[in-house]
Amino acid sequence: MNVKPTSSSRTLHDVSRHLGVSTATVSRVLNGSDKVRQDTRDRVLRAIHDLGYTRNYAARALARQRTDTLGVIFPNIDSGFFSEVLKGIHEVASLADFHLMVAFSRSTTDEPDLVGEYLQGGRVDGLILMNLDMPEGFVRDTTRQRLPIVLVDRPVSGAEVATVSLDNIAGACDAVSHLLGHGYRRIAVIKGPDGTFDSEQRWIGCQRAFAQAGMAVDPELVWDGDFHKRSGYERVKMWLSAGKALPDAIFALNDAMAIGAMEALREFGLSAPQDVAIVGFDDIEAAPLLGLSTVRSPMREMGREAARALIELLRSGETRTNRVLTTCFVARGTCGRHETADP
Amino acid sequence: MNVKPTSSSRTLHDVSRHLGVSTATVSRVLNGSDKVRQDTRDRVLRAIHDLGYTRNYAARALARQRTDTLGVIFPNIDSGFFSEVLKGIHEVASLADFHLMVAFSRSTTDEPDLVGEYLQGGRVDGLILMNLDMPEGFVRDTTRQRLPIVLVDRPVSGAEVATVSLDNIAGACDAVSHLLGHGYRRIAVIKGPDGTFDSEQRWIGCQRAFAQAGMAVDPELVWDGDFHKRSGYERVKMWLSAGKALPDAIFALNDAMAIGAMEALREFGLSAPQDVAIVGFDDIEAAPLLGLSTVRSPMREMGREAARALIELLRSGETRTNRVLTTCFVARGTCGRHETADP
DNA sequence: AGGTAGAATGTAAGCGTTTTCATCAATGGA
DNA sequence: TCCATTGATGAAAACGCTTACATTCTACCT
Repeated sequence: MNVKPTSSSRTLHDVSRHLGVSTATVSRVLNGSDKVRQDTRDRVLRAIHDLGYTRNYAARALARQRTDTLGVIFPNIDSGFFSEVLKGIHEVASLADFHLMVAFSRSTTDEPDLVGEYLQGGRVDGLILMNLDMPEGFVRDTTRQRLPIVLVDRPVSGAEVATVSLDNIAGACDAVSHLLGHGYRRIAVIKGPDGTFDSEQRWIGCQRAFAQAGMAVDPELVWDGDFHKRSGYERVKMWLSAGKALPDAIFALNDAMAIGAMEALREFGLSAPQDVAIVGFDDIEAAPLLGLSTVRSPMREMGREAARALIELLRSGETRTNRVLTTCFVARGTCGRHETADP
Repeated sequence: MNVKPTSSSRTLHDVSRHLGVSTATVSRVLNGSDKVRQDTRDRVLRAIHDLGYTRNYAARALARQRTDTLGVIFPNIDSGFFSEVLKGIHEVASLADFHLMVAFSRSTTDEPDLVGEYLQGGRVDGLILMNLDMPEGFVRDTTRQRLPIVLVDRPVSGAEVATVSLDNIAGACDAVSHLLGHGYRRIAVIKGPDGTFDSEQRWIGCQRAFAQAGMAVDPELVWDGDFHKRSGYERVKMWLSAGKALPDAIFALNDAMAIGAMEALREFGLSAPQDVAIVGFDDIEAAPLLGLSTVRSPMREMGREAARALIELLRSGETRTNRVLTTCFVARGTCGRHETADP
C-alpha cells in the first residue's frame, strides 16, 4: 500500500501555463471577487476542473497570513459536556467557512504553551478555550496582547476578553429552590474541585437559595467532590457505609457526580426519588436516559455563541461579547415529582 | 478590543540577523537533528527565547510539504460514540506530535468533497473517516489513489484501505447466545435503520445465533428502530398498548434503544429482567448506570488503533492494518443473571 | 608547515499562493 | 485622429520556512 505523494497535485502554475494566462488571473478567479472577463473566467474554471486542481492551503495561509481555522482547546475532563459544545462551534464555523483544529490540554500549565503554539504559530486565526483553569497572569497577558481568544464557561471580571458563560449561580439557586419547594429540608450538596470556577459559582447559588429560604447550611451535608462520577459514588457510599441517615435530597454540582451517587444508592438497594431525591447539573446525554432531574446547560448554544464571537472578533477586530447564557431546570424523575411531606 | 495582527511575530530571519548567523543554522537548531556546534546552538536557543520567536506552521508546511496534522471526519449522528473515539485518536496522535483537525460530514454526499478539500488541499497529511456511509465508487477511488486514509467502523471487503472496525457480528451473536443460554426463547430484536452497516452486521449476528440454536426467527419479533432512544421506547410501548404478551427478552441493537425500551417498560409498571430481559449494544456511558447488560465496543481503543494505523501509513508509506476489534459481553442486571425456566 | 578530512555554517533556490503595481487593450469623447 | 479613462491581465515580489549544495573552519596527520 503506497501513498501517493501530495506533491503530485496540480498547482496554480500548472493551470495558468495550461491556459497561457498568468497565475494572478487564475488566483483571481479562484477568489471570486476581482474583475475577470466572463469568458476567461469560464476557461479558467474549465481548466481547473479538467486538471483536477485543488488549492494548497499551506501556501494560501502563508500568503494571506491567515488560515480560516479556529482552534478549540478542550479541558482534560471528559464530561461529555464539551463535545456537545464542539458541535455548536462547528455548526457556526462551517457556515462561515472556517475549519476547526482541536486539542486537549493535558495539564493546567499546558495552556499558555498551547495558545502560543496555535496562535502565534499561525496554525489558527483564533482560539476558543474551554473552561480552562488558567492562571491569573495568563488571562492578563492574553488581554494585554489582545489575542483573538474567546473563553467559554469562564468569565473573567474586569478583563477585556470575549467570554461566553453560564449563569451557574442562578442555575444552582433554581435547583435548590426547587428541592426546597418539594419540601425537602436536609439537602446535601456534592461540590466540585476547590478553586474551580463552575463549582464555586454553583456553590454560591446554593447558598443563596438556602439564605432566601432562611435556612442555615449544614456543614455536615456539604460534601467534596471533583466533578468525576467516582467522587459522587464514593461520597454516598461512605455515608451509607457509616450507617448515617440519608438526607432528603442530594444536589450534585454536575451530572457525572449525580450519576455516581445514584449508582451508590443502587448498590445499597435504594433509589431516587423514593429514598432520596437527586438533582444534577448540566443535562449531559445520559441524564434523560436515567431520568435524572438536572439543570440544563445550553451547551450547543454556548458553542454557537463562542464561534460567533470569535468570528466577529476576527472580522471586525473587536467584539463586545460577554454573554451569560441562562440555564433551565429540567424536572425528570429523580427529584420527586410531587410534594413530599417532611419525614 | 483590537486584535494584534499575527504578522507582528518574529521570523526565523529576525533571529538569524540578531545573531549574525544564517537562517539555515537557526532552522537546524529548531529541527534538532543536524549538526550544530554546541555553543552556537545555545546562542540560538537563547535568542529564540529572548525574541519570543515561534515557528510559523504555514511556512513550514509549505516547505516540507506536510502538516503533521491528521484529519478526523465525523458522521453527523451524535451517539457520543465518536467523541470517545476522538479521545483515543488524540491520545496517540499527540504522543507522535500530530495535530488534529475535525470536521463533521453533513450529508452522505459530502465525503468525497471533504476528502479532497482536506487531503489534496494540504490541510492534513491523512484522514480518519468515521463510519461514513460512503458510496462504493468513492471507496474504489480512494483505494486506487492510495490516499492515506483509515476507515473506522466500516470495513470494506476487497478494498486495499486501512480499516479499524468492530466485530459486530460476533458481538450480536454472543448477546443472543447469552440470552438463549439463559433459557429465553422468544427473543425480540430492535434493529437500527435499514442500510446502516452496523445494524445490518448486528442483525446477521442475531440470525447466526438463532441458526446455531436451530431456531427460526419469528418475524413478528423483529422490530424496526433507528438507533435513537425514542424508537426503542415506541416499539415496546406500541407492543404493550396492543395488549400483546411480552417476549422473554429484547435485544436492542444499540444501547439508546435498549434504554428507551426500559423506559417504556417502567411506564407500564414493568421492569427488566423481572418481566423481560433486555440487552443493548455499545456500552455507552449510561449503560453501567442503568445496570444495562450490553455488548461493549472498545471505542477508545478503536481511536487509538486508527491513529496508529494512519501514522504508520504516513511514516512507512504502507500498513497492513485491517483490525477488527472484538467486543465483550457485559452482563449487568437486565439480562437476568440466572437460568430462567421457560414460562 | 602544509595538506586534508570532516564538521560547521552559509547561500540561495524552492514550496504555491496572494497581491501590488505596471502594462495593455478597448472604449468613448473632443 | 488622438488622448484620457476604464477594465482586464501580467510580472514579480512577498509570505517564512527547509534543504541541497557550496563554502569555510578546525583539527589532526605527516
